[in-house]
Amino acid sequence: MAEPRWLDDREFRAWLGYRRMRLLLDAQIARDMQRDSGLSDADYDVLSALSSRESRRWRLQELADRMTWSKSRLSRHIGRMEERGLVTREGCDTDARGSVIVLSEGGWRAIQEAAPLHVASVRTHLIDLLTPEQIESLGDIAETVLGRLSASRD
Amino acid sequence: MAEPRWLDDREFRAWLGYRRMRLLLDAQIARDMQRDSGLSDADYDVLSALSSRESRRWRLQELADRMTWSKSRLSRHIGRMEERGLVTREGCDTDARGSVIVLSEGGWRAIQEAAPLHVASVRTHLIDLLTPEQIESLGDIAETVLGRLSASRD
DNA sequence: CACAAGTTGTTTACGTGTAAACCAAGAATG
DNA sequence: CATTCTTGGTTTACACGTAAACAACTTGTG
Repeated sequence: MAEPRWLDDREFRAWLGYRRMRLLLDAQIARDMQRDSGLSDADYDVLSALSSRESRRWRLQELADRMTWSKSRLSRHIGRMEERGLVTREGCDTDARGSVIVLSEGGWRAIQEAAPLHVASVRTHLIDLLTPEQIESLGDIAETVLGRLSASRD
Repeated sequence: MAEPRWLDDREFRAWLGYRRMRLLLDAQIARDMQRDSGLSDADYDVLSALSSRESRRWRLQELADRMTWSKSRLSRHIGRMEERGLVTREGCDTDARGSVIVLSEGGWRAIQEAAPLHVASVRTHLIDLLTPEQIESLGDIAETVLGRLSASRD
């Protein structure tokens, strides 16, 4: 096996920093949201996806695709959210197999209340710590990396 | 509840990009490592922590602290790695309660073989896509965020 | 129309993370 | 040195993600 190009100091610092940031930052923001609003990260993602559409309803598969979740994951998660009164399931008119996930009144209230607290948390732990240049740069980095990832689906 | 400062377009792009990058990039790199070396992300982290010390041995608690893992998580993970011959457990001389995790010969070989492939994967999906300025910037961002996180342990 | 093939959503089996209970052994205190 | 407190590690109960199997339904084809 040929000797690879190892990471130099700066590269290593960036990689390790990214890894550690991902570990701790996400945990902190999730903890904040659990404490402030009683929602998990996943709950929030589902609620905000649902509320992004005027009708507040999505076919399960569509929603799963949009979120890059497996159908099975979403199905089970919806089940749990249903028990907590955040969403409801309805049958689909045009396809008897289908099920439609609907944001309930309680779910709507939950995300309305959670959103400002969540934004505050994201600001506190990330956005407000960075310069405008760094924010721009982070956006660029993500765009580049994601562009390549979706291009080379091997 | 007062209206919060919502994220503007650039801030939102950075936050969303970060979230999505974390979701997809990490999954891709983990997939590569599983395929190339049969190791999970967690396996790799344990192996590289163990091999970072000349003696290739750590007390469980120390190792858990260093990795920011819970004792229970590490204990169970070590159990699985032990079955696969990557590490062994030994009693501790100075404290009869203690257990010492030792990198086995097989574990040493595994990480030796995995490391260059892992670096290549990190380069392909992240480092080699970025300019030197972006690499520097990513390191800075992580340092800032992590600094604040560990400062304000509330 | 009948039947094969594909799609939709749920369920099952399994791996693994967390929190809390637990046990054993060291440390501290009277 | 006996009793209590603390610490190191494991185990248990539970939550949740994934892949694969499954059942119900739709679609495409002769």
